[in-house]
Amino acid sequence: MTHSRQKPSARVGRRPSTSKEELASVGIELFVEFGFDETSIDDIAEAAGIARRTFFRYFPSKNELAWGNFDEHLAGMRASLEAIPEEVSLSEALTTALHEFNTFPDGENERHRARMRLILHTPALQGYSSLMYRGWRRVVAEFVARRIGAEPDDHIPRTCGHLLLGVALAAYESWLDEPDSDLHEFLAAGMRTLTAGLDYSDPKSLSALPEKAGPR
Amino acid sequence: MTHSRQKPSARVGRRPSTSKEELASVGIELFVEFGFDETSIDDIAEAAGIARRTFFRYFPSKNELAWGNFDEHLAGMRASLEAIPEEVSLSEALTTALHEFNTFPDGENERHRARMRLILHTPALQGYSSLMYRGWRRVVAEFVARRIGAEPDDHIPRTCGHLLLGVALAAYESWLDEPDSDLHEFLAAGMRTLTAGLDYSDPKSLSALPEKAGPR
DNA sequence: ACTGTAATGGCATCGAGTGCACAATGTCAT
DNA sequence: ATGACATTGTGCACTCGATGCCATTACAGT
Repeated sequence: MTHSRQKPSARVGRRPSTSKEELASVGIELFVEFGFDETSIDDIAEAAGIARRTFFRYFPSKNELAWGNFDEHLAGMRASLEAIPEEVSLSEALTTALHEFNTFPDGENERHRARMRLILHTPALQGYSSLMYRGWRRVVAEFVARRIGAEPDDHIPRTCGHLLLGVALAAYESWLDEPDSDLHEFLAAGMRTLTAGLDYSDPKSLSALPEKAGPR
Repeated sequence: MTHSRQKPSARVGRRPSTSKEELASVGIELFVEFGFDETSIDDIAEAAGIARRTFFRYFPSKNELAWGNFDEHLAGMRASLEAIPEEVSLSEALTTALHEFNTFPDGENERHRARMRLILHTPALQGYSSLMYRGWRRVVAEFVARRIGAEPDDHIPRTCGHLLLGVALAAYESWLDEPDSDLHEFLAAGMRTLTAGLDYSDPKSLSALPEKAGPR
């Protein structure tokens, strides 16, 4: 009894009949094909071969399906920000993190697009998304707070979180609007508009700048 | 038949037993006292003296109660923006409109605060709010588009909409956090952060400016 | 009183979500 | 293998938001 438990044997008890990833994959496929509202949880459960009740053991709500492992991805951005050296200016650091956060493996590009289109074009999901955005802004605010010696709840860090989120969301909207566009170009353009301080003499100079023409 | 109908007599048929405003007032009171989730539609209907089914003839959803006549208010901002002369710079114009939009009669201050606290602190309402924000951003984007000779769906106007919304939301959050604070000071501070382009050598210079130190 | 109209209100139904009890499936020690 | 224990799946009943359908009520003008 008091002996050392060498092997807690990570596998004890009945095995899960599916996984979050698998279930999310099935669900999103249905959403994309038939629409979010038109797809009931019964439909998803049936397609995944589980019972309706079991669905809720994997996801607390139908909404959460679309966001997948956002939390892990967000942790990645936190780490990414922490790794940026002090010498890099605030806006450069945020720009870099923004690009990194929105970089995905090549193969997932179309998949990512479909999921974002779903999220940003479905009212019910738009709503739910604001909860995700909150966490995202918090990460930005914490970084800015460390940089300028303030608290994450202070007004300037909080504002920076909102501003950066604004750049990201605007970029995603434009990206989804134009079929063959590049998300990162819109992100870069948005950051230029932001760092230019909203006011500029010749607006065209902003959008027509060659890539990576940000402040230096 | 073909005679002129001098008096279509605006009052034909049964009279409404209440009004949207009255119903919203009753509902918000309950939300504030007991919480949004804890207040069922039956509760609201009973308190307002109408049937559950009738509630949905006034508001399409429980969420919509909290936002009241946002659409009318938004129309006010559109008009406000259109009235700004061409000479005023873009950032000044937006700053002015932002302040005007968030100015309410003195008596309604506490009421406004309670409603915004409800909206911004209730997950279900946060979600629903994103639909309102969308319309708000659109108004900003349309104005910016006219100013710089672009379409409202173009990336720069769209980004400006998101950025200005970011300033507004951050200000509201800070305002609700600090009991005796002034919303307009946070709005002004946010606009300074935005027009400063996120990057500044001495961050304190931004938050420590005397009140109403915005561009004039 | 009669008629048309606009609003209320009851009823059935759907779908999301939750709490609870219990069954099914796995590991481990004996 | 057998029983103890852990973990996951599943059925059932229930709440609540929302919707469609239809009857009922209240009011104005003839």
